Amino acid sequence: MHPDSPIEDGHVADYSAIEAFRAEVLAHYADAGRTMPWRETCDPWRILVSEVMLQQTQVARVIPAYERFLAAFPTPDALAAAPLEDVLRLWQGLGYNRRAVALKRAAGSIAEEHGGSVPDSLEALRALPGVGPTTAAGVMAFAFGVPGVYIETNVRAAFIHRFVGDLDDVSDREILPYYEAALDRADPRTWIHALMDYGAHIKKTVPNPSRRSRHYARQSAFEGSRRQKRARLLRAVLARGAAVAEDAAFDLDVPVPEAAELLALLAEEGFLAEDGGVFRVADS
DNA sequence: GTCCGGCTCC
DNA sequence: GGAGCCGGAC
Repeated sequence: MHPDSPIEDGHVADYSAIEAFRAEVLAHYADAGRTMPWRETCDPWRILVSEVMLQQTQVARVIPAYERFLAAFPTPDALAAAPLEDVLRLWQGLGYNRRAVALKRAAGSIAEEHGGSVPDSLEALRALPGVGPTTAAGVMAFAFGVPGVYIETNVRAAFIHRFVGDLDDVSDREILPYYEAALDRADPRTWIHALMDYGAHIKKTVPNPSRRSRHYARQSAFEGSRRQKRARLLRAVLARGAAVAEDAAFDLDVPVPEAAELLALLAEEGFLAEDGGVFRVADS
């Protein structure tokens, strides 16, 4: 732990350091807070869509996708009723297509089990496919004004930079006392927005402190990877409407058995449906 | 080539 | 707890 840590044994020992941190974060927010479309709304559906899109995807790339996606699917019912093919088309450019499949399933669950309204409890949100602890906490805070543990990359950067010193391999458990001490329980939405903007700003002034998080995972190379082939294959099927293994092999320039394996894998994961060797985007 | 980023399934 | 999942900027 940092020698000047305001936390001892998991409790706040120095409120003034936390207060100074809060003041700095809020001053930065007042001066240079970022505008984002999902910060203009408290609609839980729009918040949920933004949080899912922001998983592993940067703000600049989410903004246009967010606008076109919500224009097409303004409610959970609209997404639940839409063909998966349309959903995946609108997802292109964001990456990690399985998020789109999960979000459509989540919309179905919201329609069926929650009367079409995004649930307002952490537990019910967490039960939705593609919604983990952070996304659920984000919806609770940003849509419903309920404070919770929302520790993502910018938040990690802010606390590691400010309170952890030069240590590596920092766990979220270590950050949590600072997070809890600094959290504005009356207005978590504004506070967390400010905190994220501060973290994002910090990353521009020092090497990304999030890389010192235990939870930071460096990606393997994308070029030539299975991820790349899967993505290209899904695009090819969307373009063709239907494909057999030989089509896929041609589109990807891979051997037919590999193309067949990739098609089967996408089918298993709910992207595609097979009928006698012909693969199309799944019905739902 | 390097960088950035949460959830799911094992 | 570790592996797998995308794409565009640079």
